[in-house]
Amino acid sequence: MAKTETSPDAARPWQSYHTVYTNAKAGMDGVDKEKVQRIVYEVSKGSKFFENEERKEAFIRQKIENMRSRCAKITSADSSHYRTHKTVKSGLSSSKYICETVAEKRIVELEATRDLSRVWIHVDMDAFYAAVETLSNPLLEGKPMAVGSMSMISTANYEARKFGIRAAMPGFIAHKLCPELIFVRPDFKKYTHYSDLTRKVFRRYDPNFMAASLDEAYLDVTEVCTEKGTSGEEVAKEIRAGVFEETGLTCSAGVAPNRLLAKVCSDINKPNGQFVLPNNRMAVVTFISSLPIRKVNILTEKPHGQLYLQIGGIGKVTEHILRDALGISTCEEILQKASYICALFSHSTSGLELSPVSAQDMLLTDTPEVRLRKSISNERTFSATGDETLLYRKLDPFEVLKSIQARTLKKSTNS
Amino acid sequence: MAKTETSPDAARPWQSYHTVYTNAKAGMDGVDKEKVQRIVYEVSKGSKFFENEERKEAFIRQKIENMRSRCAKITSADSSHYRTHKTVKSGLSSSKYICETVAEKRIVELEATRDLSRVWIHVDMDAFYAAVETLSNPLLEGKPMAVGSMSMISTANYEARKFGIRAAMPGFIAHKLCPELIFVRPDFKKYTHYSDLTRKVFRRYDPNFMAASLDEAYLDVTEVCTEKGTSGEEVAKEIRAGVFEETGLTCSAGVAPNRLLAKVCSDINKPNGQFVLPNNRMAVVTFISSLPIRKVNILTEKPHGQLYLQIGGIGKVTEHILRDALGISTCEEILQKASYICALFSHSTSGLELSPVSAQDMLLTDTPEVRLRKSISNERTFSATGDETLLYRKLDPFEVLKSIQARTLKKSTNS
DNA sequence: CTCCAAACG
DNA sequence: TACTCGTTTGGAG
DNA sequence: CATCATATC
DNA sequence: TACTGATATGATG
Ligand SMILES: Nc1ncnc2c1ncn2[C@H]1C[C@H](O)[C@@H](COP(=O)(O)OP(=O)(O)OP(=O)(O)O)O1
Ligand SMILES: Nc1ncnc2c1ncn2[C@H]1C[C@H](O)[C@@H](COP(=O)(O)OP(=O)(O)OP(=O)(O)O)O1
Ligand SMILES: [Mg+2]
Ligand SMILES: [Mg+2]
Ligand SMILES: [Mg+2]
Ligand SMILES: [Mg+2]
Repeated sequence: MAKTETSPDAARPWQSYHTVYTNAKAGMDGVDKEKVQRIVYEVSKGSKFFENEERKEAFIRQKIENMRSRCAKITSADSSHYRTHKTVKSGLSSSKYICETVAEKRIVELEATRDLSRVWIHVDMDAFYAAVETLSNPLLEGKPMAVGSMSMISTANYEARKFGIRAAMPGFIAHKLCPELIFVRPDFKKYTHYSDLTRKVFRRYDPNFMAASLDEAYLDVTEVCTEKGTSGEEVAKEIRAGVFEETGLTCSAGVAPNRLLAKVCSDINKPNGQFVLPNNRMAVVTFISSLPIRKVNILTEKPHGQLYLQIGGIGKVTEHILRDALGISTCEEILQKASYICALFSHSTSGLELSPVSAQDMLLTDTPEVRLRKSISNERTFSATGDETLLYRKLDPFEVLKSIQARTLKKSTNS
Repeated sequence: MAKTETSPDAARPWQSYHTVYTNAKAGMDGVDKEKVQRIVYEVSKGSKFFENEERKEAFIRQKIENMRSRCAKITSADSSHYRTHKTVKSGLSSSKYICETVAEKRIVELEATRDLSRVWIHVDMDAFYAAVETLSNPLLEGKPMAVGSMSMISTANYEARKFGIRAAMPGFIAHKLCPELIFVRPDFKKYTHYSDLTRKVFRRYDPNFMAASLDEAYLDVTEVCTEKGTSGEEVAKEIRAGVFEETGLTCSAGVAPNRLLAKVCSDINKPNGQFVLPNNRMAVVTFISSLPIRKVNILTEKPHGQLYLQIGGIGKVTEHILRDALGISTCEEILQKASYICALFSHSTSGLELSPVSAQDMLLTDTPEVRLRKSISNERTFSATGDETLLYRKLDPFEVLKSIQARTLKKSTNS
């Protein structure tokens, strides 16, 4: 008892065990996070998975430490520059000074060229797989339910989310959090069917809409607004009504002057809601300032595929690093400390895809240029094995080909 | 089969599993290191200990990566300085430039003040515990033998070392390496007894000799040499003969102008040998140049204890870091790249105890100032437990006191 | 080129 | 008892 | 101040 | 089946 007072960290070890699925999603605001984390920790502790997470975590902490020290060096070097940089002619500026000017200049430039003239809508279905399953089995309505198995769940309905249950959480942990939780096996045929129905609606408003997954799409409704003389808000309402009429499913929408912001907005009033970010500079800048960096993710274009790829966001690891190494949590801070980010993260000069640096650009411009994919792949997972001969058999090119063909075949017969 | 050609690293995983006890000691030159490492790996793989070692190793690799990148930065910043530093007045020099001048200056200064006038001898018993045990049981002679248990061995005789067996190696692994290996339980009473006998000999040559452990001591025989008109080499021979006469045990000796070098030298012709490093600058500088950094370790003085403490060396981890981050393996390189070391390792400015920076100083001067201990402690280990109440009972101050008293009592009754 | 980590839904 | 799968990008060796 | 990593024998 | 124990210092939070 006395011990718990003197060492609270050691007494509550679950506070430092973070996973993708302990992070809050829409519909998880009222959740007792501490309790969820404790149960997740207790169920996970000691497992292979857990050990591996700890190993990775240790690695990241080391990375953060080094960043902090490099950062401190930059800061201390800084003061001398303030005193002397007026007399500097060339070659003597440190990386920090160079980055500061470059970063400031780019921010000013980008903010100047920000395009506020377009109206983008991002539509995202609510608890998609779960909602579809509820349609086909109305008995599930109102009860906490997850799509997946005891090993892994793909999504959970909003009743389940009240317990802290969400996509990417192992089913047996979800079961611990809510013993009444109902499990439904996934059925992709249904999901593609309903996805197709939603897209029919989207096509009415933007024939060139960009589908980013089965359950979400980006629509440029600028022309629709001007032609019909309506607002983005009205169009969003229409679309959502149309989707509901076609499918019986609810969705949420975000309206904003670019895709990145529209995506963020669609999450704000989930489920069955929408949020409009006015297209004036003041509103946009204010909105971005308080935006948690974790919300940011980028749509990269992929003109020859059916789907557009959503990556380039700031996930669990990068959020952790930015927070603990630079004290950055919001997008305002990411812009303020632009010089540090520029100094510490490799901009790569060429490909600014998956880095906080690119996030800066995107926040400001949501660059509309078409970004062609740089690689293409097709892979299959097989269950883990220590049996070497079995392994080589699995890796045999012919076997690989067969399993890929098997999938293609399955898809074509399913649809 | 085809796989092993394309990925040799994955096929020989034992090559990357390093421990203190896979490192060579005296008497392990002809050992098939690859084979030993393979067996150690195979026996260890999958154990808790092994997993933990891998976790630590990952951490260190991250540290090295960051060092390399910081190092690269320093190097690139460097070129501009070469071009401009002539015109620099103040405040603009980067850390690398400052370190370079400081480091160079210090090396020159220290090398100038190097004291070559003294004659130090370091004496270290051969396979000490094992040799004592062989004295009391001559049947052991000539057979591979280790002092310790199936869990851990404290030392092994030179017959056993041919199999790769050494101190700090778990007994069950040693058994795998050499099934005929004989195990003898340690008996400290015997070791302190024989240690006392050796010290009686040491005292004849230097009444102020410094004992660094039961089996080794540093002697300043400068006066003895001048008074008797003999060389350090002769005195070392006398001492070794005296020790053998008193105890029946062999020892090895190193003769050099300072303690650090004498300690290195005593290891060179083990067992039952000695090595003399002449006290002229040329010989010393040449010797240091090719000296592997791992051999370096420092004697810190502790005037109020019975024993002097030997720490401050470059061990497994620091060796790894210096090698992989800076390409440093020998003491020559450590002096050449002094500026990098100065830039990357915290000199701490005040306490230059356990760092490569201090190693530099020591290589040059073996600073003779008395370094007072900064702390004192007395600890007891108890067996691991998950039982919390038992844990608190063990940690109870009164229990701790009792167990410490128990040890003191045991010591006094033993001697 | 290979292997691995990060990110997305 | 159980901790996904497929796709893409970039970094390190 | 507490914990951990490093090093020595 | 088994991977030490006593000591000191420095880094980190
Ligand atoms: N980590 C995941 N692994 C596998 N499938 C996933 C994962 N995350 C989401 N999915 C699937 C199931 C989801 O119903 C569908 C759409 O994802 P997403 O829009 O993020 O959540 P959702 O539609 O279930 O809930 P909501 O959008 O209301 O938060 O994609
Ligand atoms: N890692 C260890 N753990 C416990 N005791 C040790 C360890 N290393 C050494 N000892 C004990 C046993 C040794 O006989 C004694 C002296 O150590 P040391 O001089 O390094 O080796 P040694 O005397 O056995 O062989 P050498 O001939 O190499 O000197 O200290
Ligand atoms: Mg959704
Ligand atoms: Mg979605
Ligand atoms: Mg010895
Ligand atoms: Mg010794």
